Amino acid sequence: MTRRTTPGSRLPRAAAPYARIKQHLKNELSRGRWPPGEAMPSDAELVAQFRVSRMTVTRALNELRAEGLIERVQGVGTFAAHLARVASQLRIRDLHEEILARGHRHRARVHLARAEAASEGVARSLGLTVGAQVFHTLIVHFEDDVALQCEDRHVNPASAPDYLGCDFTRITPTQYLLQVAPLWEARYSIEAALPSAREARLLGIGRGDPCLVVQRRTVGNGRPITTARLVHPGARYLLQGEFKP
Amino acid sequence: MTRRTTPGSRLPRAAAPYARIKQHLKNELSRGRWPPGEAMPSDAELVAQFRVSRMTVTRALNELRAEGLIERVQGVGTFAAHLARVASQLRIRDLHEEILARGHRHRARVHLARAEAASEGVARSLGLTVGAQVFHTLIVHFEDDVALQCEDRHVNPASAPDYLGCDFTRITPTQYLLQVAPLWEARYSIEAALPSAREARLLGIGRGDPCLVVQRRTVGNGRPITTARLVHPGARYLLQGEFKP
DNA sequence: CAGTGGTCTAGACCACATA
DNA sequence: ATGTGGTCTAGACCACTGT
Repeated sequence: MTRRTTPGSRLPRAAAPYARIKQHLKNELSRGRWPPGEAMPSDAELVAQFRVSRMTVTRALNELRAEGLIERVQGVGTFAAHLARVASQLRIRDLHEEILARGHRHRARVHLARAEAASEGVARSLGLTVGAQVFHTLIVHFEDDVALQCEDRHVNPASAPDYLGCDFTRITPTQYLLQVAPLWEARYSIEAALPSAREARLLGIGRGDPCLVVQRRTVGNGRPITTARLVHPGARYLLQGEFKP
Repeated sequence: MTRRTTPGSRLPRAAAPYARIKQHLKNELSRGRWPPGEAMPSDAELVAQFRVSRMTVTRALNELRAEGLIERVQGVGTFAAHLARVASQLRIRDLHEEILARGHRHRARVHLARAEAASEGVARSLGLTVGAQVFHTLIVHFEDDVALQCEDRHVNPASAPDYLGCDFTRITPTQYLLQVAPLWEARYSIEAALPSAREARLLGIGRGDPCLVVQRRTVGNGRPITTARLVHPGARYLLQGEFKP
């Protein structure tokens, strides 16, 4: 019931109790107290230590867990996470957004946009039968007239029946598909490879120039939506990201 | 006060109310109700609709926000997120863990481990003065005798004074540094490039073979810890990850 | 001002693990 | 039986935004 906030004073507002608990545990963890896997204070102990209700402790601990710093097991306790096993998170920005963020102009050139019969590989990754209809686009994306990405994409017609009706010089396939199917899961793989002859030609690079190749498969509501092969000239494109525990 | 859980029966336990609210909103979002930026139901409306207390609604909404699906603004309301602007999250696993997970053996060959005077570039990224002492290791990592990564690393002595005392055939630099400084932030960049002559030799590949090059800079407690250049043969290495909203 | 989200409390019942 | 975390309630006060 007690309220600890400063009264009429103009002091900087005190940090929220849940945030203080969280920061305290973060500090102790960063100092190496509680090696990975070791038991940390229980909810009850933190309630007593910080003179706070249990919901407040729970919130701090749940957020730490969401950040991967601790593990909680019902009936057992709270433990420091095995950080080496914590995967880093790399943030990948949409190419269109990235170009705009740099204050440049994004242009797209559509080299192909048609319905085709699904090959075996495409059918498998989109959950279709071989020979079924599939939409296929091949688009090169430019940043101020510099080719940055060659996007070879196949789309499941069941997920986006009007896909081919879009003007892809005005809206990117990614943007359109996000409208049609707002939520999805994606699986990525990223590798370095040499471009195919056609990709080299479309990107205006040599066949020996290394490229960053991103393969992405997207599933929404349990239904495969699209697969894409995104080829970027290595000398022009950089994936960037950060990891914050 | 009312408890809705099934009594003595052995029915599958009902989903937690906060989880039901969360799932309901997720479903509606995925169906395209509330286009990006549009106002969603307020806390009070959800309280009335689901007959739960406000804490329960708050939890569901806070988790959706943490997942990047909604935005909440104090004094204004709750809104559907602009998904196109939501960056994808790519999970990067530690190489050592990845090799073990595949059931293979990890071997490391140390080609260099010594203290050096910091060059200008190294000094800048580690926050040192040019010519100051810096630790430098060059290690090649193998998965069952196949070279997978060439790790060229510089370490700030202030963050890990005993770094050079490690046996890097038994513990990876990453593992050791995680022990010494358990929490950190990292900035990545990933690009495709050709290996240097030395890297090609150490990895046993040709100079024309494209490589995935990861640059990583790590900072802990506000102090730079280490920078690393990780070179992977493109034909042997694949970064994989997934994104789940 | 009314309406919104941000946070907290002092309980409570539950499922689960261990002994 | 005890102790752990998981979840929920019915309030409450606060800060902020817009009218």
